Amino acid sequence: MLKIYNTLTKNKDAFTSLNKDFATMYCCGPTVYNYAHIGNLRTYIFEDLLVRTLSADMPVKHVMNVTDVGHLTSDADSGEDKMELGAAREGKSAWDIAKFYEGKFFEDFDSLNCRRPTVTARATEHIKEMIALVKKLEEKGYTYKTSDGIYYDTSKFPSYHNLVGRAHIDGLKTGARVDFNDEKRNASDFALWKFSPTDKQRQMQWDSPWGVGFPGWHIECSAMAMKYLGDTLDIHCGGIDHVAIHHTNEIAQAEGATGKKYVRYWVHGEFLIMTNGKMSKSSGGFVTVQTLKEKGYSPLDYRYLCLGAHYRTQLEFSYEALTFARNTRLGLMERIAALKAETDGKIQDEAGLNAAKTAFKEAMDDDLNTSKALAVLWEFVKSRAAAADKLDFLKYADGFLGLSLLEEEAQKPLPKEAEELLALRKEARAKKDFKTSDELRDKLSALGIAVKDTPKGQEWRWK
RNA sequence: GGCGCGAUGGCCAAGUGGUAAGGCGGCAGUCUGCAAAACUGCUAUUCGGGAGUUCGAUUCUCCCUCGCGCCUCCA
Repeated sequence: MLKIYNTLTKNKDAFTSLNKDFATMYCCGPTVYNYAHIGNLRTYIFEDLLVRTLSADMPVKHVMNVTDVGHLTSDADSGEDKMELGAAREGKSAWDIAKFYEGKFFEDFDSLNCRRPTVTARATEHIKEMIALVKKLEEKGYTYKTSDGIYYDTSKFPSYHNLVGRAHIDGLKTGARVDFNDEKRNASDFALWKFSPTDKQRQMQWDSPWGVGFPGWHIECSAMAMKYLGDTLDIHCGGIDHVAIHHTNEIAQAEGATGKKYVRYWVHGEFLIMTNGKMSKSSGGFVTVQTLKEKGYSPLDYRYLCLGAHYRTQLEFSYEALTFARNTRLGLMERIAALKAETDGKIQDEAGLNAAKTAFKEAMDDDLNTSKALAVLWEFVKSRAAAADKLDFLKYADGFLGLSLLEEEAQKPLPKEAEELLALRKEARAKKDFKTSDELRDKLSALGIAVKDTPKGQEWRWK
């Protein structure tokens, strides 16, 4: 059974589900106003690992949101909205922007072998639920109105500091880097509903009991998570940056409204960092899956790279490290091809095989220790176990890792030129004309084709 | 200014109160006409620096240095 680090208890907790026969999990999804960068994607990879590991024990109802409502670039100003900004930038409507980047996001998501959530929930399709939740909070006296919106009074929610710590919340008052909206009663108060500016027409806005406007960012997750998963969820995931603000506010909203515990296990993934700091949309210079592909890497090379590190430690990205990941993954694929060629399909040592599977699962169950799991994998792959046993093990392991190890990679077709060179080389070797043979090998190498000679004859592959 | 996280070999990276998994890379050997692949062996007496606790610390405590994150949308 899974043990998972819970930000709420600051402990690796044994996982149990609230419902008898399935687990519930909500993951904060993308804001679709631009391409996702590989740092964003690291979080989805870690969440996918969690889904896969949990799924080995029980079905998982997995919900992810898509934030397609634009939110303000800052709490402090009444200003611009990222979605509308993106629209202006590209000369499209905010709705088109959201649709376009949502499609792009899922392309990346799929290419990294992340399993699609059971439910994908768009914020714009759940405005009604959000309004209902704000209304409930209003009835219970958690809200107040300012000139620009309806706010949550965090002083009315005594356990507001639970997730992040009281010292942090208290610290908000003393050392802020931004000016606070002086209509706010507490530094930590946040908007539940924002009024549309009077001087400007927004593309995305809705009617509400408080006037035309749009929902606050935090309300969408609480509303949608509870709609699909009930008042209390087992797991809620997200990036580490969400702990202090977004998730803290989600708890205040949900628990304020229902009076019940909102989330039993809070699970957060650490950042991918560049040598000069985190990768982020706003600070520019971000790397996308497309960038990786253009440089000749497979998205799965990146997935392997992420697997090498624990999800709760920062991972420093470099192309050097990505190249190592690629070499390792390709090396593993090559071994698998060789195993497939020699297997007779019969399992030789059931006990040994099961022991390896158990060791692998134990590593995954230990707070998703992928690095350790990979060590178990390599140990078994390099052991003297039979080919059929190894393949069976790899199939099992790949169910967790999601590297498509057992699938054949689509080979680029061999150009005619190379085909001819290979035929010539075969001829030369038959005549033991090694000088010509070696020259042809060099020529093929220049075309990106590696040739090796085996007892069965020459074999080639793309380098 | 407040809060928090981290520092392990050339690189990536696990881990534990009793003396360091795994991968990549490198070196040597076997194999090969030569290579490649595979296989075998080697590759951190040491875990940022200093002090303390302990029979014993890389693992616990304290201080320092450096890196990173959050406090503003952000994975």
